Amino acid sequence: MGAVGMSGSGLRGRARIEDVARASEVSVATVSRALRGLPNVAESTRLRVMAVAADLHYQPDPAAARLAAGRTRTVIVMVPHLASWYFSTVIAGAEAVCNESGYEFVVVGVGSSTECTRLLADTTHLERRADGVIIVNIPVTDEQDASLHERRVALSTVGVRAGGAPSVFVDDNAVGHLAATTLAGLGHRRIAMLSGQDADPLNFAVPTRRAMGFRAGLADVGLTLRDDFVVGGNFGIDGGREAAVRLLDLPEPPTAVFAMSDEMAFGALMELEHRGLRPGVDVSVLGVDDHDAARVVGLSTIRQDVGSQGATAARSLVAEMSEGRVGGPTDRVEPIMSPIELVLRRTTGPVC
Amino acid sequence: MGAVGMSGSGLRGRARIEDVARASEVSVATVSRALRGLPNVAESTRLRVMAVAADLHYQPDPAAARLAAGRTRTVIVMVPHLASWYFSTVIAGAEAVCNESGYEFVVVGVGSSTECTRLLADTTHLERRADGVIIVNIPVTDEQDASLHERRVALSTVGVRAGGAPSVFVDDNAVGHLAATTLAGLGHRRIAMLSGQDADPLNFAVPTRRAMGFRAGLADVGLTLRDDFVVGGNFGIDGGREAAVRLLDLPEPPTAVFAMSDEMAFGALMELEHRGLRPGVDVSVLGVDDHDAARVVGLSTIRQDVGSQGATAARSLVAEMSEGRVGGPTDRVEPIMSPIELVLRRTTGPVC
DNA sequence: ATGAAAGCGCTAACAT
DNA sequence: ATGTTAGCGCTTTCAT
Repeated sequence: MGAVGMSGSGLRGRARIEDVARASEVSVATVSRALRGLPNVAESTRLRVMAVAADLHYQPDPAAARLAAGRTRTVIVMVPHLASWYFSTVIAGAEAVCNESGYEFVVVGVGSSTECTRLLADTTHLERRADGVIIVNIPVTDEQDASLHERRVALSTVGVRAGGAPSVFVDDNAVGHLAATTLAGLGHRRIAMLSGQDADPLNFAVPTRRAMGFRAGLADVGLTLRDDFVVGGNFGIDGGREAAVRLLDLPEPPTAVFAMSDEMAFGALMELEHRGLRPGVDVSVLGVDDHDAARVVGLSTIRQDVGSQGATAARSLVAEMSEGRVGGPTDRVEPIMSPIELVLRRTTGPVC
Repeated sequence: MGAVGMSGSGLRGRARIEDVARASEVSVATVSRALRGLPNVAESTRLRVMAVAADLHYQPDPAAARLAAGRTRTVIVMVPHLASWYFSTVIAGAEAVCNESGYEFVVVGVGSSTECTRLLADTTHLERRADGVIIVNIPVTDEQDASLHERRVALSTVGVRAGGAPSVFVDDNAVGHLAATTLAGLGHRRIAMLSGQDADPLNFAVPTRRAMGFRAGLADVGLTLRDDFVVGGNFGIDGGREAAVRLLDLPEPPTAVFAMSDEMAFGALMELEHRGLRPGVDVSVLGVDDHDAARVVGLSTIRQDVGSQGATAARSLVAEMSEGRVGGPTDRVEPIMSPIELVLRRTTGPVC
């Protein structure tokens, strides 16, 4: 293999496409085509080129390829709270698909959904940085969707819908409804809700829909949600615990609590423990997610498959990008509904 | 502001450096210098250029900048199990620092540490892809370190040491020692160890060091670790539970268990619960990490600040990269020891 | 302090 | 099926 002037392993200065071309006695264009699997390359040529490339440890320079092709083969995922179970699980699912499909996977953590909105406001940031963006649980306006579209960067969302972009989410209304009927079915009448509605005004869609479903579910069995049984907080453990404090301090506290996330439910469980109340007997607690730790504490929950939501979103995005129909006509893609499943463990029980 | 031929917001086709140059009546070189804060630019010029750039929504094309400058302003972090608490927390810490320092943060999930080793074996992959790499809890050989160095990509590790590269980790030996003395101090004599030593032959350093410290700690109080009190498994919940099963099936089971991660401890807790055994009274359990959920179940643990380890690793890497001393003389950087702290909650108690 | 011009390494027309 | 060539948009000597 005529590795011209470059000795096997200890080479200083990487091989460029031109080196491969010279060594395989074809033009750089042919090398480029051969290596990328494009048509119009004789199979014998392709084989030879590939062999030489491997021999030379040739790796195309991504920056050069991007500049020339105008595409980055990069997807950006934007999330707040990178360290939380929910987001890291989404990311894990998406990352696997992206890397497998040959896309660089860059994550940018936005401090708040407000910051995210600001980032999305001026899509010039994204224009030449990524071929696609995955937005997790942050509302995207139609203008932002359109702006992204115009700049030819694909969009895929999880947890929320955005314009005509592909999206995957659970039926939050059904989640709330299921929670209500489950708890009521256990005989509970004083049922409260730990809403994930916190100070961040932008993270409102999911809690709102779950609350609607919850109210509707209660109504279906002739119950109404008392105002003092609705307490908000952030989606985390502390938010859940603080909310639980307020609930349990009520003169007539609830006998069952629906927490909008397992982490909030964990917080509630801590407060029960703190007060010597037994989950599932004194107070029932039902969460949402099926967090890794849910089974540890025996938390009853409404499971959603967060990892596969991330994977699905990534797959939609890859499809969008590779079909080259990003700047094209806006054909709305059908949103994908991810299933939910009731998992009863021991934090729920009949009213005593 | 003479925004030549481009109207404020709805512009089709982004502004290039040349547009900025024309509009601010200087050369592209000056624009480049001005925008990057380089010296030898009159302050008045810089201001004018910056104003024009903002007006035009100019964003330099990263691919072009990379190609021209030969640096990517990108760091890659390699981790297995992206979704686990430990890794996602490290990543969160590192991401914040990287983005703040203007580095693209790309994560590649390697299926196993074996796969990671393979990736690191041929560093040509990385050469023009990233200015630096963060490796989390995966051993890096000196050759790999050298090879990276030669290809001018900086390295920073967390959880393990690698050659002369910056690294941050906890004193695993001390962790094991502290676990042993803590449990023994509670009066326990039959103390077992749930090791994170699983099938993956590469993830051996951490468990091994913790085990050494543990043995030493036991020895300090005149105890020895029985062979049947050492059980392995993966670092997760299931690994912990399976290991606990084996332990509790022993004719003379331990009264205290040191789990090498909180997740393993969770698994052990599940098994105790399953058998009607009370943590902290029938069997004491001590973990490592201070996982978010640890306080929920009252798990006693040896806390480490994983998030700041990620941040620290990233900061070291940024320093390494920006001081331009990547391909230079190999001056070994002092490793940074991250502190640990004993957190006693209710899964540990005196022997009964 | 500023400008002119030569690349960086690749892709994509457009030949042939 | 393969080759030629003109960029992609920036950074960076080297002049001035």
